[in-house]
Amino acid sequence: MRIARVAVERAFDAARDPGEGLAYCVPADMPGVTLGMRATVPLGRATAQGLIAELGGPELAEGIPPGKLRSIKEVSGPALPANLVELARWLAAYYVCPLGTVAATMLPAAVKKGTGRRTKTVIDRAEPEAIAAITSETKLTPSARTAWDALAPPAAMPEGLTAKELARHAGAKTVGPINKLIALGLLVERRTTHVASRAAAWETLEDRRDLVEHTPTDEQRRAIGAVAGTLGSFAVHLLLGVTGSGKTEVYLSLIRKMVELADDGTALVLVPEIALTPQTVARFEARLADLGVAVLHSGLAAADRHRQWRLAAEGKVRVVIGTRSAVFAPLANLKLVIVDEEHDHSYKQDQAPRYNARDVAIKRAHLAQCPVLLGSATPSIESWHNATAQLGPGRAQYRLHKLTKRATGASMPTVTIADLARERRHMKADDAIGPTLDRALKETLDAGGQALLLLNRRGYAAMLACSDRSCGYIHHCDHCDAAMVLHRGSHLPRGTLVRCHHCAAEQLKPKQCPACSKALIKLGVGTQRLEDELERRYSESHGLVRDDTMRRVDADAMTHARHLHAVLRELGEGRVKVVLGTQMIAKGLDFPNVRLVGVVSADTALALPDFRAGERTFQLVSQVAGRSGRGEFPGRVVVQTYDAQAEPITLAASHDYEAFACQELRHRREAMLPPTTRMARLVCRDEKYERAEQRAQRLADHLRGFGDRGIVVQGPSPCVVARVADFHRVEVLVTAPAAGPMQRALASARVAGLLLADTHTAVDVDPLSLM
DNA sequence: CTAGAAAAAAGC
DNA sequence: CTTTTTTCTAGG
Repeated sequence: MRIARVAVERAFDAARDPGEGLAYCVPADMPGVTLGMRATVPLGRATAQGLIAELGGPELAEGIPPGKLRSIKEVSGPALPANLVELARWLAAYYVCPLGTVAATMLPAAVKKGTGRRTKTVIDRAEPEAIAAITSETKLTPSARTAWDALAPPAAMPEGLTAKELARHAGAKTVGPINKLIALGLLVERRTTHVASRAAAWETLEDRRDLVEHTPTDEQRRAIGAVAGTLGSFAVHLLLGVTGSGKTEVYLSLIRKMVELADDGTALVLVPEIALTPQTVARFEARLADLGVAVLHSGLAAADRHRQWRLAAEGKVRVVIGTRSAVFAPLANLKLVIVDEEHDHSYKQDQAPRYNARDVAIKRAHLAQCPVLLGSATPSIESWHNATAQLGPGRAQYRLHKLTKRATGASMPTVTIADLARERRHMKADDAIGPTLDRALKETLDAGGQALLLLNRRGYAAMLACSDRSCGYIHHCDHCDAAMVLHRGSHLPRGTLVRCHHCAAEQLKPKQCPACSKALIKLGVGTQRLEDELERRYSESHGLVRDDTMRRVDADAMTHARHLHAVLRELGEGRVKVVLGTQMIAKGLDFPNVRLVGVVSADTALALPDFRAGERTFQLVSQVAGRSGRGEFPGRVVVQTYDAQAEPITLAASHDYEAFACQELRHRREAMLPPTTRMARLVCRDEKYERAEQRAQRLADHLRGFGDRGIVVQGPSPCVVARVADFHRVEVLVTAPAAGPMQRALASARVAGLLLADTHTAVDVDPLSLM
């Protein structure tokens, strides 16, 4: 008797063995059941879909009363490669998440539903014996005879054509002759399925600048050689390359080298938020077209995503490039994994399983025994630590490679720090652009250059407050413990409204203070307000007009990938002179005429109550600064801040990643924070505060009771945003000296039924955000 | 997570 | 005594 363990797509752990699938019989008459297939199984009174996570004999059903054991109803392919199934089990254990939830995440919804799948009837020639039996003694109508003469010779009939297409191929005007030949048995019909889809938006983006192979610089050659030397075994490489140093060129060369060494090998490339870096994708597509490239990202229509996934699953492409979830691309024979911008927070999923695709990529490379290359101009402190510190036994020491010069020979941009504490005196009360940035912007525009302005805050103003200090009222969301953000509505209701960035609630802007009826004032500048200021100050002198020569790029204005592509195209063509936006504009853009980058406020990220605030600020300033001066003109950067002495800002200004990383790592070590320790964040949620608190307390007690091996438990305490969408949130922070003890502690809480990773408890292992 | 059963609370 | 709401429990 064969037994299968099925990870049903329901968010629950089996009481007996959490993290494993449920046991089912494989019916003796069911053919071709393999690991990694999808199965339909009975579950209670209903049925459920799931992943076959384990196949074996009766030992897999040990301890289950034979009466309870039920049978698989149906299976369907294509099967996931075996090491992806193993990867799923690793995720379930490491991120403390039901295996079924992991299985559900691995497969795109479009693949599960079969979106875009069409059936059509194609025509084949009948078997030779069947034909031989018929032709000699059958009379054909003249038109059918003509058609058959065209189709009968060997190799005269292409495969996979419909009756209509075949008729055209045979020179017939209608499908009549073909149907006649089918009726006679010379041709036979066959039903097939295929996945239809249209071309994705980015495919129309023309960018042929990089079609030519570049001769690698010495630094690039060294990095390529070092990584190529480890092809065929597991190794982690960290590529520290300044912005514009040609990391992509290293990736492309390595994929070529891999293909030379393994003629069936495949490569996986992860990029952050692909819709935002169409330039990178276009480049991979153009340069690796002969290998076949599939692209997987959130901007794809469902049918497109299905088609791209199938291309990978059926071995029709050798390269997959995609965002976070592409780390689960069904590639067999994986020989190389690349994670571009490895520090990027978009690799972390904010729902269960709360995985970090960069870390999953490393594990996947480990299972496939192939090298993985992490690239960044500003590596995460975690990766820097793994590359430079003395690590304990059993931990992979990353190999570090550096690209210190820009590939084009361009120099790094000059960065000026504008101290707002001083500049404020020369600014109007509501203005965000100080004299230094003002001067630089005017000079840049006068000289015909383009500028990017970064302001990491959406909306018009961050909050509404009562004008009377003694009143102190701040307009909060009814359902969350957070201030509502003022937005200027471009859609209904027209006019100004306030919006909660935590629960998406909206209401009209209150006319006056509800507490004391005095006027309300706007606090904090968002991108919409900055847009107003730019138009007010520069439309007459420099022709800045919104939605024309000036474009705003943030989540509100760019609801679809095509909006961003339009802006990028206009920026490339030179129509757009200034782009202002949130961190969306900080990544990957490469436009040679961008000569100025202004960071309107470097303090928004710095002020967050999060131990990574400094790291994030350094990364943001460095990344956005790197957009400047990529062409023949030298780049300038102006960083406005109230904290001009802050190291994240001064070191980003001097382009000194290593100095920043070293001092940051020292702080982290002294404070016992990651990466020198491991952290997990557990959040209990409930409509009733007491219940959330009670659950969190039980969890904390259990973990403290477990606490040998230096496990430190903080809390329970209310979250920074203590209530979201009417749910109270109470958190417990767990710190452990290493991943092993952390895993054991969390596993014990899981077995005790305290960590169900459901609506009430969220488990975040290696959290990136503590909010 | 989901469905159903049991228990508790609210309605008449 | 009924209906509605909440809580508990199993699911292989």
